Amino acid sequence: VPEDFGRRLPYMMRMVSNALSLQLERALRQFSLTHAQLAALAHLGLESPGALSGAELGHRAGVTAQSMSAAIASLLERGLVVRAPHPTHGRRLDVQITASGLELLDRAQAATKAVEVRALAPLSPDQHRELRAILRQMMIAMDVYLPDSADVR
Amino acid sequence: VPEDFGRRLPYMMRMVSNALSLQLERALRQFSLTHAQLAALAHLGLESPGALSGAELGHRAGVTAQSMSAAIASLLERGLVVRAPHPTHGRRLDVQITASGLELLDRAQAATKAVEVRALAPLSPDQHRELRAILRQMMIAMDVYLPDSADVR
DNA sequence: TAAGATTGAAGACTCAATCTTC
DNA sequence: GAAGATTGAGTCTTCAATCTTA
Repeated sequence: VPEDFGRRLPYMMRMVSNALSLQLERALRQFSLTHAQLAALAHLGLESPGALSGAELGHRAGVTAQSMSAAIASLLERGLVVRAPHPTHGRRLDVQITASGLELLDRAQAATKAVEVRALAPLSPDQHRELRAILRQMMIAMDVYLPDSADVR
Repeated sequence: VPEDFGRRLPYMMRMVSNALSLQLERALRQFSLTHAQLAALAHLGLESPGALSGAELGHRAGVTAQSMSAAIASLLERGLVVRAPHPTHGRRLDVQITASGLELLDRAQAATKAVEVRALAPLSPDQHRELRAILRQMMIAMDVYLPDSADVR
């Protein structure tokens, strides 16, 4: 008899994350934003008026540089970000969020916040904290981007 | 200043789940299995020698019935499952795992188990339990399939 | 009417490969 | 050689719509 699949953590994590992602995606649809695009805008918003490279944005959004390249192309077309050659590095392109990008980011964050609040409602404040701590540990172990984790990039 | 995106739970959950899914996907590639296909085999394995409908398999795998329909077609071609009309319902098709399906399932589970163990290594036994309890609560709240949750289907 | 299975269209993602710059 | 940006191919997925059966 095979092991009980439905109780394994990767399966449970996937089911929850998928369901949540789907809800967020539907909320984001009114703004024509994908997850990767929202993540890019959000990280650029925190950096504003600074800039980030496409590779770094991909890393922070958890997608490949190729995916992020396509995402940025769409943001550029809509004037939500602008791009300029890096002052010293030749091939590198600095991406920066615009005023209208910041404005859209604000509205999109509000829409996703509503989904988040609803999804986390069944958890106690202690569970919130515990879940955050666990995910944080896993992010570090998996070498995934984490804000202020002594990021020296 | 926009809220800190990188510390919001949906983002953290997505980053971890994505990274984990990608690792699992790579481990599954040697068996030519997708997540949905493995989930289908696993749930059918637990039900064996019983059968499940495509719709039910989709629900349990967390994908749409359309996605599961394509996944099943591939499993059928490879002889990992068989299908027969439901005894009483006319349109319904019962899917059942074969001996070679069970054999492949066993090997695939072993491969994914290694990934799982590595990913969860940084967590303490208490954290394992806590994470499982939290995900379980969220699955119930999000109306996602959960084994032995008084499932009357 | 409702539920299950399926087909077609569109989108986002990874992988592989290429080009450019240091 | 290494890093960043990009293009092309292939795959999995959702959404929308259709067909069938109770």
